[in-house]
Amino acid sequence: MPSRALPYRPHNHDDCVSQALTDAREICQQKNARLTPTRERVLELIWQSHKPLGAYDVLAELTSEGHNAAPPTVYRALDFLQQHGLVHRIASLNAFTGCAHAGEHHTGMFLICRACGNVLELTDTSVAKAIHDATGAEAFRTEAITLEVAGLCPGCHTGPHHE
Amino acid sequence: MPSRALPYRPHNHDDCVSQALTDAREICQQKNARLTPTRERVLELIWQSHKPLGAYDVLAELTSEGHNAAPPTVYRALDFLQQHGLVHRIASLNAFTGCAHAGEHHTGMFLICRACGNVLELTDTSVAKAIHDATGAEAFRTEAITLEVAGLCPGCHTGPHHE
DNA sequence: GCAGAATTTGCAACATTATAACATTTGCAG
DNA sequence: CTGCAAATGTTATAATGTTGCAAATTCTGC
Repeated sequence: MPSRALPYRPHNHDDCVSQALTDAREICQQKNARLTPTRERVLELIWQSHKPLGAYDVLAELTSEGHNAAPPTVYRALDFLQQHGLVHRIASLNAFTGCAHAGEHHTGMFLICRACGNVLELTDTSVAKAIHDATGAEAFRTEAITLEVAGLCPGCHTGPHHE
Repeated sequence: MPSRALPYRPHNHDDCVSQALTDAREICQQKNARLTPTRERVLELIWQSHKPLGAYDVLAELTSEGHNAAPPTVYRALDFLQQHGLVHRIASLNAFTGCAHAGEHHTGMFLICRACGNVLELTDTSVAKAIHDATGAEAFRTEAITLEVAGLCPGCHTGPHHE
């Protein structure tokens, strides 16, 4: 498993970001999608933080870099990145996070630490199966699943809180 | 199962609303919580719609009834109702819906139809177990679960619009 | 290469959702 | 009745997200 899927553990984050960008370029090329400079920069900014970034956080960063950006700039880039499975929106936070399993078909499950703000994306087939069984029993046709768990990550409920 | 948990099936909605209000009064009395007129009216408005209502939808209704209401009026009532398990917030819709299992300890799972807008709240122990197993395996201490499934309800994927 | 089509971006205005801060009123215990 | 805590009223503002249109860029067929 790539180290970038494990924010609770130490890792070289620069490598993890550049790997995510490399993957994204490849995915977009395969799909004939245009990963333009703005889109790529937004993806990079989101990856540089393990904590989900709000659209206006991204906007502020772009602006401070001299990019002539307005809200639609950011929301359009985020829409593109979401459509291509490169970022996820965390509904309970109104924020965005890099997809740890870009290119794979998966149901993301997000563990959100209320103390440190870090988010871990998991894929769990038995959770996915249980959900599909439950929705299927209601004859509901599932299209998208939002599954976000708030709580305390291992680093924050043992010992002193970090960051 | 009480009929008010089954919006897809026909039922007497007035009865279902008044039952919800009766339950709410009892729950609040037991907890020594004050279900004031405004709070009760907000709860009733939310129950009268099977589709989740936005805070400003509630506000508009209160205003049209001559209630001198502002956004905090509604948000405070909604906070109270949420804290006492009488309504749920649907994060993916920024809207609120009556809790179909008020008073019971449960993990709500919401099936949201993108065609008709109705929402069905389910409780499924195997889903809950799978989620707790998955978070436990990461040593994550779960406090709250947001589980919202978007798709098509039985009434909307059979009949007229076949795909 | 080039013209036209399609996509992407810039930009201004606006819409929606939610909160802050502080004054006032109400309910209730002593 | 009095004083405190809870609830509400009121104004303003913050945070998040969208619409619409024009300009620029990129792609495509020729």
